[in-house]
Amino acid sequence: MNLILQNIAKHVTLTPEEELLFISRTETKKFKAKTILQNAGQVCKEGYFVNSGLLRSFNINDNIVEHVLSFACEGWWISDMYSLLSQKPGNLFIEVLEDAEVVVLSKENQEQLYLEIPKLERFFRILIENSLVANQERLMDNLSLTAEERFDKFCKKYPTLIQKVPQKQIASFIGVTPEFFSKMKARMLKK
Amino acid sequence: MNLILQNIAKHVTLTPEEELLFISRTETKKFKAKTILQNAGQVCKEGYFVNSGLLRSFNINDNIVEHVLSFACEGWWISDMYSLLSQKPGNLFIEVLEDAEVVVLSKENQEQLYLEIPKLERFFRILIENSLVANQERLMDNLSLTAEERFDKFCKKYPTLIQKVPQKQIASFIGVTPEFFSKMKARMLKK
DNA sequence: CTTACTTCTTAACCTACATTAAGTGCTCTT
DNA sequence: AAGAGCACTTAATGTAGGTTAAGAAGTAAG
Repeated sequence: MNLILQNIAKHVTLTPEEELLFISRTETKKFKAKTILQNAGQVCKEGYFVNSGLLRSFNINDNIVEHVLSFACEGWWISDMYSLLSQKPGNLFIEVLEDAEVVVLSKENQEQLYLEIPKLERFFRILIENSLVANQERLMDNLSLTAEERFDKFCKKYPTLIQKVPQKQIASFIGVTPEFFSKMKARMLKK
Repeated sequence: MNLILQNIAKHVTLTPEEELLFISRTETKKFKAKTILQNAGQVCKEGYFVNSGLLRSFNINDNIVEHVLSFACEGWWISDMYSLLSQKPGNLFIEVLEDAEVVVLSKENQEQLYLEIPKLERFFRILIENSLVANQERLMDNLSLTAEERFDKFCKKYPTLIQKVPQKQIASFIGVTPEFFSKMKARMLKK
């Protein structure tokens, strides 16, 4: 029923009281598609856990080109980690792509929870470890694979996203222009 | 005196007994340049904290092209995170570039220490958070900056490494061939 | 001193991908 | 139903960076 508690339970065991405390320190909100939850240039005050819908984080280069850092659908966390941790202005946007319900965890409440439920240190450590590993792999893939190979990997890794995400944003995620992506896709279909 | 304890003290406060316990669960070793501490295809059993010297992690693509994932000099940690966490065979090599003294922390001892000194969960969480943020930035840089811009950033970020690391490995780190790097450097000098 | 190995350079040529631009077909508004 | 966006396509042309190959210069070992 409660996705975020299930999520936590995969890595640490909370007592019912701790679960209640955790929930009490979060806030569940609904957002319409196209809502911007975080703007570049602002200090990020909260992280989001996605109950349903779809979000993405991206930056904008030279006020022109968007680059998608991550997507987040059901069961994923998303935030501007740099800004959230440093409390300096970030350069990421976080946008709702599909009407979403998200659990909002403020920086303050997160710090508070670390003190109240030290086990959560472990939970978030593991979460971030996995995130780091995925990031490192993506980095190496960008250095060593062709666009086509990266797209193949993307399809295998996030099969559900392919239906949902506009193609130009998949292009941006794997690091090519929408025009080249379109051409590449056509080429791949011929095989 | 003890670099690794100083390092920990930046983020969490250990009692003298805890410090001793921590040290007792690590092992300090010296390695000659060119030593391989971790081989691709093997399960990674330990992480390394560098007291002195220089290491790098890299993978090899199609048995030909090396790609440097990270360098580690004094005060840095290095390991094959994917393999260390999953205990599956990794695809990274870890190599000593300059004679080094490193603190070895085995996976087992690390898990043990999490139980004995829960504060270390926090320490490693923060460590990995910072690592993730740096990785995300590098990923976005690879998507949006030119090789020249990436090299500029590298110089600013790791000024000490430029003296120490063979140029072909800087090239690999920023994601270009040594030949192109050489050409680019010559071009940059003319300006 | 010589051989062998490695790093770095230079230069000609090649290609994956970017840029620009035009056109098609949606869907949403009004 | 008309127009305005927006996502996607196609195609011509441009370029950052790769590949291949050869040589120079440094270094390590015998």
